[in-house]
Amino acid sequence: MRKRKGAGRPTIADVAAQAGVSSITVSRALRDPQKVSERLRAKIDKAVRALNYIPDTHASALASSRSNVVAVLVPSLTNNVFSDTLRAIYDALDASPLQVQLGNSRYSATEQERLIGIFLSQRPTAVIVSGIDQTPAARKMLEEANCPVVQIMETGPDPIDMMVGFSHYQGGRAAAQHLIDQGYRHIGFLGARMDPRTTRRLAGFRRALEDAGMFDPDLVKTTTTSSSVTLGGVLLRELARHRPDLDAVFCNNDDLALGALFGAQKAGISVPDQLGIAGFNDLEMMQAACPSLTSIRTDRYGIGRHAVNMIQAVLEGTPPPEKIIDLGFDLQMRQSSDRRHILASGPA
Amino acid sequence: MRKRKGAGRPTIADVAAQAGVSSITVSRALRDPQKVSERLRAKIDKAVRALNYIPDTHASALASSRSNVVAVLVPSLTNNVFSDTLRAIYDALDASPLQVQLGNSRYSATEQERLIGIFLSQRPTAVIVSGIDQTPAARKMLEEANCPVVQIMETGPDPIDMMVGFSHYQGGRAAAQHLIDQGYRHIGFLGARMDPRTTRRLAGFRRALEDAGMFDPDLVKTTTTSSSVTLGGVLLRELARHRPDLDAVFCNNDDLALGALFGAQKAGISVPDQLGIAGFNDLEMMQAACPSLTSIRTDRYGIGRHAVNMIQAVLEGTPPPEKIIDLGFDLQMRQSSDRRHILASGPA
DNA sequence: TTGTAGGCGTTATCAG
DNA sequence: CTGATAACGCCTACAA
Repeated sequence: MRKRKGAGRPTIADVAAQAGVSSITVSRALRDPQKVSERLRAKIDKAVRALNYIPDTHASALASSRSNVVAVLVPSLTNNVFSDTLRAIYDALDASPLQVQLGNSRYSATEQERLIGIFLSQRPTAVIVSGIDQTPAARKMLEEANCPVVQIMETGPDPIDMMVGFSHYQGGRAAAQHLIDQGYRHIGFLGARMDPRTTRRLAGFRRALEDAGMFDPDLVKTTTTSSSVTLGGVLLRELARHRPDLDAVFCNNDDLALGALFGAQKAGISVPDQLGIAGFNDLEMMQAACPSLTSIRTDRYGIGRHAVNMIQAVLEGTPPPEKIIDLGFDLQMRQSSDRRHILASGPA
Repeated sequence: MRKRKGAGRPTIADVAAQAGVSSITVSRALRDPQKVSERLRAKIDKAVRALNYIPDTHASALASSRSNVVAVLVPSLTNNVFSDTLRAIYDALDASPLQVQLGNSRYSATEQERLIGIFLSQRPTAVIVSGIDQTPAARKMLEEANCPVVQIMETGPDPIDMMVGFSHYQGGRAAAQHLIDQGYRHIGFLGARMDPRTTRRLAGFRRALEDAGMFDPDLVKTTTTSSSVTLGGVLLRELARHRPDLDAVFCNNDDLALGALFGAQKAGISVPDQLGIAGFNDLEMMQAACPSLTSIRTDRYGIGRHAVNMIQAVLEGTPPPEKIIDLGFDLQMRQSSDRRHILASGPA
C-alpha cells in the first residue's frame, strides 16, 4: 500500500529490479559506465530501454547537490546583440552536461533581481548576468551564491566575481572621434532605450565632441522607447528638421543606423556626403547595406565563449588569471562615413 | 555528526528553528501565506530574511512531483522570427510560477530529439516545440510525456497534442500569386537554410507559378547555408547574372529580401520597376526600408501567446476546443512589388 | 491553524 | 566491482 504516489514513471529501482541488480549499480552504470562490469551494464541498458527509463533531474540534483544548470540573464530576447552571445554560450556548453537556464530581464534591474532570486533557488552551477548595474540586493545574492558569476557585455571596476565585455564609453568615444576625423562638424546622437550601456556610449560620444569643442546638446536626440529601424528614421527626420545644419549622426545601435539611412534616402539626403552615419555593434547587415554602414564592431560571440571558458576553468579548479577580460572593439569604416575623397580634394 | 553534507545553505528546518515553528508551517507560509496565522507568518518572514533563505527548487519538485518548468525548443536563437515568439512565451508565463527551459535545436531534428530527452528528465509541466517534423523517436517520447505538448510555427495534420501556427505552403503560394498579379513574368525564388518550413514555402511558390504556367526551375536559387542579408545580395546577383530576364524574386525570408534590395541597388537595378521583391515574415524593418519591402506578415507573437494559453487551459482542466489553431498570414504589399502605376497605364 | 511521520528518486558513504 | 543504508530538502497525507 503506497502512502504516496510519484509521477508514476519508472524509477531507477524499477530498472534495477528488471535487471536483477541494485539501484546503486544502475545509477553508476548510467553516470560512469566504466565503473560497472560489462555484463551488468548490458543488462541494465536493456532494462533502461525496455522501461523507457528517463532519469529524474530533480532527484539527482537533490541527492548530489549539483544541478548542471547555468543561469543566464539577458535584458532582451529580440535584440540581436544578445542572441549572438547566447548562441556562443549554447555552443560552448553543448559538449558539457551543463544546461542553460535563460532569463529575460527586459532591461529592468528589479526584474533582473527577481530572476536572480528565482534562478538561485535552482542552485545553479554558475551564473552569467548581463551588465554591471545590478541592484544592491541582487549583487548581494550573487556574492553569496557560492558559485562562479560572470558579468558580461561590459567591463567596469569591482566585479562581483568575473567579467567579460568591453567599454561602451570608449566605443561611443571612438565613433564620435571617427566622425570628427572625417570632417563632420555638426554631429548628432540618436539613442533609443537609454539603458546603462547606451548611456555610457552617449557619455563617450559627448566627451569626444567636447574635447573637439563641438558638443551641442541640442543635437542629442534620445527616447526611452525601444529601438527599431523605423525609429531610426523618425529620430533622424525630427533632428534634421530641427537642425538643418546636422551633417552626421552616431546611432546608439545598428537598427537605428539602418533606419537613419532609409530616412535619409527618403528625404533625398545623400549619405555620406550630406550626412555621415555610424552605428554600434556591427551586425551582419551593416556591410551589406547600400551604401555600406560604418559601425563599431563588438565581439558578442567571443563574450559568450569567454564567459563559459571562465566558468569551466573555475569549475576545473584552475581559475583564470584575470578576473576581468576586455575584448575591446573595432571601428569598421564603411561608405556611410567615408569622406576621404572630399578630404583629399581639400575643403569645398 | 552529519553523515552527509548538503550545499550548506539554510533549509526550511533552519528557518523553522529560528522562528520557533515546525518546518511544514514554514513550507505553507511560503507557498500559501493565507494558511498560516499572521503572527507566525511575521516570525517566519523575519527568519527567512535573517537567514537569507532560498527555497530549493529540486527538493520541491521531487517532493511534489511538479516542476514548474515549461520546455521550449526553437531551431535558432539568432533568427528574429523565433525571438518574437519567445518573447511572447516569456511574457505570457511571467505572471505564473512557470519557468521556461529553452533549447536550441539548430535546425536539426536529431538535435531536437536529444534535447527533448534531456528536457523530459526535468518532468516539465508542458513542452513547446517548433515545427512538425519531429523524428519518430522524439514524437514517441512526447506522446508518452504525459504533459501538454504544443507544436508551434506551423500547422499540419496529426498533431502530437496541440498545434498553433500557419501554413507556410499557403504563404509561399500567396506571395508568388501576388507577384504574378503585379505583372511580373520571370519570378525567381531565393532560399537559404532550406529547413522544412522553407521547403514548404517553395512548394507553395512553385504551385502558384505552375498554375499560371510560368514555373521555371532555373529561377530557383537556393543554398543550405544559413540566411543573412549579405547572402540575399549574393544570391540575387548570381541569379540575375545567369538570367537577365529575371523580373521579380520571392525571398525565403526578410533578411534575404533586404539583401536582395541592397544587391539590386548596387547593381543599378530599380525596384520595383525592373525587379519586384517580396519577403516572408514581415519583420519590422520591412516597412522602414527605402523602398519599403513587401512581405508576408505572420503573427509570431500570437503564436507564442496562444501556445501558452492552450497549455494553461489544459492545466486548468479546460482544454481548448480546437487542438489546432491556424493563425494565418497577411500579405503586406509595399513599394518593392507595387506596379499598380504600370498596370494602370497599360502594357509597355 | 498547526504538527507528526514518512516518502519523492537519486546518490554519498561505508562495507564487502 | 557490487551492495545496503541513510541522507538530500521539501511536501503529501493524516492527525490533533
